[in-house]
Amino acid sequence: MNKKEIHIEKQGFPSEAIKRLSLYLRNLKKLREKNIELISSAEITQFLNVTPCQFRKDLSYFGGFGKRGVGYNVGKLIVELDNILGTNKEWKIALIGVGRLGSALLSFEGFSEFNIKIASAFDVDEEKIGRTLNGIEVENIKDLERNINKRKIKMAIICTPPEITQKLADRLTEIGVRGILNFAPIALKTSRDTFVSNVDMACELERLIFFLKGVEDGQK
Amino acid sequence: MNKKEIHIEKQGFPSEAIKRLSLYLRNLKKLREKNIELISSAEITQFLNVTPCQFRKDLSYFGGFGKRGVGYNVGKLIVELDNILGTNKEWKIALIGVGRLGSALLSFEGFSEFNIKIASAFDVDEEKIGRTLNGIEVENIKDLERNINKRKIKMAIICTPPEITQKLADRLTEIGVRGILNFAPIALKTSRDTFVSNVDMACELERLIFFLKGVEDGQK
DNA sequence: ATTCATTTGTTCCTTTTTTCACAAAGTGTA
DNA sequence: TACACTTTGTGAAAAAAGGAACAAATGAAT
Repeated sequence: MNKKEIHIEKQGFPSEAIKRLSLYLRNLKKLREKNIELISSAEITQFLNVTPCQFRKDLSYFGGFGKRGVGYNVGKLIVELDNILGTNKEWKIALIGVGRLGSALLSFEGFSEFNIKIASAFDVDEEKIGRTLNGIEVENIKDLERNINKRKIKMAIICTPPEITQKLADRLTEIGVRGILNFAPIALKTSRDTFVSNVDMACELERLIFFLKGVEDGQK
Repeated sequence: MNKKEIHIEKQGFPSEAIKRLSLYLRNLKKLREKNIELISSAEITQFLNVTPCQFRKDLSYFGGFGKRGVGYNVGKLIVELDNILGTNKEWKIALIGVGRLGSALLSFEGFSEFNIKIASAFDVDEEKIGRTLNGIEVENIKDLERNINKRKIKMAIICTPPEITQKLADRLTEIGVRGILNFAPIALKTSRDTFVSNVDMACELERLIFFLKGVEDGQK
């Protein structure tokens, strides 16, 4: 999940800042549930591994949403961040590959929280095609183009075996899908205006091992 | 999955470099399967969204493994990277939370490829405790400390609801777990010598939406 | 043996990201 | 109104990461 996989001309702000905005938004919504109306940068970052300074700076890339000497109005900031991130309207997404991970994602209730709706699911496996999971019918991957076009879907989650992932990404971009969340352990090549975000558990685990190893070596 | 979540004094190399090494290693192993013995930085990076230069630089942080005018010996480089990353020996890992995602991970065959073995699985749910998934018996989370200590496990994957994640992380670090892969959408606080890697699908998806939104706004 | 073509490893430079520090702006009190 | 106290927003400095360019090393060809 990385910087360079996202092809963008010029941003004017760190690519990581967007992830942090997402983090802030989630925490602000928790605060709202607790009926907290006002929060300072120091308070909200207390539990977020982010400095108050970075919080303010991240926001400042998009505008000044706080009040000096006072802090931030929770409800107002949520509206602003929803606007910035685009999570104020529903996004339809297609899921490609209904294997173990794919099924888990299909059954995942949490997407609705941030306004994402899995609108289609596809697989090659005859066994799976036609079955309904969490209200979504698994469709034949042959119908990928037709159904995604029909439903005007612009985002996809790919969790297929790595061998077929690139081909699928090509098919998806061909028909106008512009955002792909890729779980396959492969570096996708896409056109410049398509955004790929890789969730690569293997890399994460190996990084963890690397640091663990460092600790153990240090102890020896 | 991020820089600041990993607390390290001074590294001398970009934190992202480790993830890339992991990527290189995976691709080198594919090349070895195809009986390719020699590869240049230009060739290997061709399909990786990495410049040849960055490849060489990433390696150079740890040593000079190539031969000028020639390239890199695939087999030899695999050994070196396995050594650097620590994937040359088996790592036992505990899985906490056998919900949808947890089950998917338990059934995931791919861990063995990079020498990770899920050695324990825990849950609170009486229904799940005692059941065996992919050869692993789900244990009562009350026995977390005892069993992890007994098996000398140093790494854990947490995929529980966010509310209980911090408490679990505290318990884990308390008994010497030093690496945590966290799937819960929460920013974990841990002591300085524990490495946390967050896989946060929500953040990734929201970032995707943000960029998609940018494209659509541009089209209007 | 010499020349030419390759490809690495590394220094130096550029860009990006983070951190610092403080002026500006707001609140409350007397 | 004046003053003390907060907290934001931001320009400037520092740090980190990335990229370019090239010398050094290697192999092949003549």
